[in-house]
Amino acid sequence: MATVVAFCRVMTLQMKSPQAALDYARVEKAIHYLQRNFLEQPDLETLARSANTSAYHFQRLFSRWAGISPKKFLRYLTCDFAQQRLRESRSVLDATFESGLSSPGRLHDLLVSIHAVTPGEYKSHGKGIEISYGFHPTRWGRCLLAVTTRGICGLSFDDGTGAGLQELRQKWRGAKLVENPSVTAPIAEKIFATRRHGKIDLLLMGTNFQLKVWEALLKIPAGNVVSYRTIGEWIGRSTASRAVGTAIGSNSIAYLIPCHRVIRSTGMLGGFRWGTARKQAMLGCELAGRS
DNA sequence: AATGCTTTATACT
DNA sequence: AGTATAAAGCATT
Repeated sequence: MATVVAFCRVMTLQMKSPQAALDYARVEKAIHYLQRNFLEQPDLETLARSANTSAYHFQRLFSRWAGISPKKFLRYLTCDFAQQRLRESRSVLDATFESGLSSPGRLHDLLVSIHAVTPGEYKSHGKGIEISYGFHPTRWGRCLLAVTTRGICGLSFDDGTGAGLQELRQKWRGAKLVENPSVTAPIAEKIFATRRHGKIDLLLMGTNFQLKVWEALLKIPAGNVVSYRTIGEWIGRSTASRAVGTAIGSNSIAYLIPCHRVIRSTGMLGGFRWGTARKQAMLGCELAGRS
């Protein structure tokens, strides 16, 4: 019991710590290297070199960031393991949510509730809406957070390239955007720094189909994965898996709308708007968290 | 008409 | 059996 408490405290500190954010860039490097060379099953030494550190330091760095060793972490990302988890998740989630998804009462249980822009706002790309945005460090790298009085309307990771802001401007080209980190900082803190973040509102702009898909994503608890096809089944479009893929790809609220929990039915992880390495990183951590 | 964070079906090692 | 290639399928731009 005491160890559990201690562990939770460590986790909280770890997520809050700016160190985790700094660590990510190097962890990502190693993951990239792994994607290119997984055939050779690189050992710790090789992996460490790819992140420009010694084996000893890399082990420490990685464990500090992920909470488990690199070796263990990688086990969660194999095809076999992912396929197995895919099956497990489906058997649990189908039973729990399949009927609930069509019932309107279902949303109340969620921490995250979604609101859609009005048809007029959709047409005008957000005319009359004021958006505050800011950049903040997280354990997945720097994020761009965009909020309105009606909820969060954007959350992305752009590794400092500026692509995120460009996309935000494009998507909400009718809205008024103001950089205001003092508004977004406490919200970013709330999202990433604590385990349970209470109620969070999202303001979404998308087609009916996209809205349905994004809503379905909210039903996947952390530590679970489902296939693109399964999402299609949930929204009554079992054969539209590819369209589901593109819809998920246009989700502009990373992490909170957990599009990283959708993978290919083969157990391959599939694509990710913010980089496949980041998808692996998020999944690895979540899958490690409950098993 | 082309394009994608897919999935199956089929044809080959 | 496992892997490469084709074809099917579907919302969006």
